[in-house]
Amino acid sequence: MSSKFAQMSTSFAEENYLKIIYRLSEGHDDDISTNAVAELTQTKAASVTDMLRKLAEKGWVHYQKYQGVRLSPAGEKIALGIVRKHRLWEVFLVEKMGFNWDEVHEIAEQLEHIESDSLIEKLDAFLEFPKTDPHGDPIPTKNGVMPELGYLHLSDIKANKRCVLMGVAKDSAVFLQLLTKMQLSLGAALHVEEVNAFDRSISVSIDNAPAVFISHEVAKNILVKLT
Amino acid sequence: MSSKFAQMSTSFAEENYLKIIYRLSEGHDDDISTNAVAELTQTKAASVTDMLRKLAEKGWVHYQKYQGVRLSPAGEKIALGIVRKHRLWEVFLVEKMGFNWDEVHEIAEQLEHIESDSLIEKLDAFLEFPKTDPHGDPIPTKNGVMPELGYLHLSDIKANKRCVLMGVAKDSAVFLQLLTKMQLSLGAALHVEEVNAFDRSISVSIDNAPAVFISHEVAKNILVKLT
DNA sequence: AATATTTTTTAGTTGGGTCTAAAAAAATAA
DNA sequence: TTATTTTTTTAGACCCAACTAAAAAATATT
Repeated sequence: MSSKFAQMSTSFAEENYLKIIYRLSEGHDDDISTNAVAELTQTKAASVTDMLRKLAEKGWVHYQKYQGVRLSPAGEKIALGIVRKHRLWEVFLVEKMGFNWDEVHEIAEQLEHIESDSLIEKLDAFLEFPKTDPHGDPIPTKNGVMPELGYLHLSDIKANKRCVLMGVAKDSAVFLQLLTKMQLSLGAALHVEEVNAFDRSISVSIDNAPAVFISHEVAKNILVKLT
Repeated sequence: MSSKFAQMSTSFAEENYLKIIYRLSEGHDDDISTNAVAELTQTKAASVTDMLRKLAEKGWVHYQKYQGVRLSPAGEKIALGIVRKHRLWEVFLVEKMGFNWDEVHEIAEQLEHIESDSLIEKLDAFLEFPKTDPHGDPIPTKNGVMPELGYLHLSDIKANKRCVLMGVAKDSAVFLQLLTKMQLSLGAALHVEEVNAFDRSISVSIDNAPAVFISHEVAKNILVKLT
């Protein structure tokens, strides 16, 4: 019954797990714990164990019990496809529909599961092949390659350096709304005037305005490029 | 636990049933049979019985066993919301993404379940408040009113009358592709030159070209307005 | 090294939405 | 009006994806 060319299809739930395992794997190559996955999927660890076994059977993850999980090449390809769709839809929502950057995540979580290759390629063209989403995150190519942008965390910038805000490392609505309130948006020119040893907060001038304080917690989640 | 203001949410499957019951109810007020629903939902009659009981419990349909089903006002409101989303997304797919009218149905079947009121209102504005979808079907208003367009079936037009093609009563891809092949698209000027008694086919001149034959089966599914 | 704690897995349920097979009701034909 | 056929419903089962409670493994502590 099963053919070499069988086109295995992915359920909504499976796609979510693969996407979350991908997110948790970015930037290192340790295996991911069951609990970590449970937290992001908003499910219980027991449910995760079940699903990991199923994903492993389908060849999308490597999973040994008690040892954690990581994506197989096939699983990573699926995950990158979901992330590509998610980010392209976010661009659409902001650029064409007029949403703010803090409003698009939930809607894109739904749109990322729409299944149509031709739609996503046409959408890409319609948006003029954006390289990044509204939060500065790179959009994987249709061949499943995630561009590496190599940005730095604002929290790692030394005093007296200048940089440009290129992205955020977190897209919760409250965080983004705070940035907006502080005049921190993509492309903003930042000048780190001082790093305060006491609480690791920094004094930053935004677009040449008088410097304001930015907490370490916020700075950690802001991505910049030195200028 | 349950509040007067509880916002009951609809599953994918429930939305499909409500939409299909709506489709089957258009134009008359007889109750719909279990089998009719089963055919369109691509499920078995037994599954339909189950679901109708559930929909009735939630107050979205009136259902007495063995007596058929019809939408309640609440159910009709939900159904019209789905149809509205389906048709707006179809306009988007054709007008903005460059799909042909025979390619959009399946994708819109997925997009119609995306849940975001603000998205659909923004989409409506982005598309400049279209009145009809790419097949000429009216788009329900956001208040849940289905505009009545009052078109005639081409099969009912008398010889020697002129009319304009305003819509189609069927959106299967093969049917739409045939129309395209015959140069029959929305807005085409039609002149019914003859009605052939033998097979009820008609001879029609399209945009002043020499007349061609159109079968009764095709003519039945073409909607026109006399000029 | 032995014990306590945390993490993960197993076992057994549940709910949603489907199915098949068989029974019951309604519609049709004799 | 009775018998036959068709339609619909019931009963019992399955799969998916979640859950809780309890057991087992891994990790941390004394």
